[in-house]
Amino acid sequence: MLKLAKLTDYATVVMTAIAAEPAQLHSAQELADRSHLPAATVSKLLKMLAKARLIEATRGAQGGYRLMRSPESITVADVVDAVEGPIAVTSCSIHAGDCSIESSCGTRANWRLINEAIRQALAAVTLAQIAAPMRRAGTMPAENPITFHPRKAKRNSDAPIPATRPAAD
Amino acid sequence: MLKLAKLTDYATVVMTAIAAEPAQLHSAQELADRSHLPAATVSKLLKMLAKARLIEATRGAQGGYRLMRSPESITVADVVDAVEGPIAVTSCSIHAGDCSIESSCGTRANWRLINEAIRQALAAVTLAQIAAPMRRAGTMPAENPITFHPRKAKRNSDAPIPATRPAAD
DNA sequence: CCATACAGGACCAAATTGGTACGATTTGGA
DNA sequence: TCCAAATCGTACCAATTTGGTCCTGTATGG
Repeated sequence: MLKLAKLTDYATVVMTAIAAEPAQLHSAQELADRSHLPAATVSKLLKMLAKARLIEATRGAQGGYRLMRSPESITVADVVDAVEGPIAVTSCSIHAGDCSIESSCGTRANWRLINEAIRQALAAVTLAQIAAPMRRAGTMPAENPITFHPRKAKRNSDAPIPATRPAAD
Repeated sequence: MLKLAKLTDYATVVMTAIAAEPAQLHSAQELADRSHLPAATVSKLLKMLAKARLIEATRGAQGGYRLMRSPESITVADVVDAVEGPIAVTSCSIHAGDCSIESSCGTRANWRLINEAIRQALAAVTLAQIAAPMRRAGTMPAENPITFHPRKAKRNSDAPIPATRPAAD
């Protein structure tokens, strides 16, 4: 558990496929073929990703999708946000007022911290790293830990991490 | 999204209630009252927590539950594991063979890393910290970041973080 | 021996999620 | 000009998951 939605996993796969050739347009059909996922589902994902402005769509014949930012600047956290909405491990970790005993509960701030730490782990991985041909855990620098400072979170994007592929076809 | 189950949130609340007085026994009914949650649900949770050996049960009249380890040594990650099972952001991040294109997919190892980072964030928070009366983010040392080393993960338990309370009653 | 309390399932209802379908709109090219 | 290729948006259905309840059994203290 504490799993992310299957669609999110799919989304990273699709995004990676686009990132492989950032310059050119990719139709939903093409991406579905390449990632071995149902076309309808891929199409739905692309719409979500476009709405989040991670990719941009060109309509009409010969149209398709293209990244709006460089693969280096798009992270897994971006994809998760686009598909699942803002990360929130607990209902109160973002929205206030969802909890009846809020006033007597000092825990809100701390869930927020856990939330931040998780977000950072996801934000430390870029599409470029995912797309890089089979970089492995052991291959990485291993010298840039994801550091989590309770007060002011410090971001450090240097962990090499890719996405899963769903059981497809 | 990327949310954990409501039951997990409940579980942390219940565990905190027990941790407040680790020495004595707490019946399911008492804990339900204290946490403002339905007794049946609390009972179910306690069974799960007991099966995971985070708490131990004493049967019969005057029976109840008690922590099996100190509040300092029980973390949020333990609770999550007990209620939701092992943390796995993607299906392939733990079990191999769930994915058809596994052999051609170099991303598995990297999801594992994200998974580890998240686990560490959860493991950095103990029941004792949650139970501590309203410790706030600003109050903490702020000098012991949760550090994530790709190769060999280094644990650092010094982040102060509590749990939410569900909208109950 | 009975009231209290946990053990362990079976079970159901509701919410969420994955996935599909369809009509509308835009665009390039024959 | 008209058609085909694409996306847009939304509504919808089916399946899984989740939250929650209940019931029967077992242990224990008074």
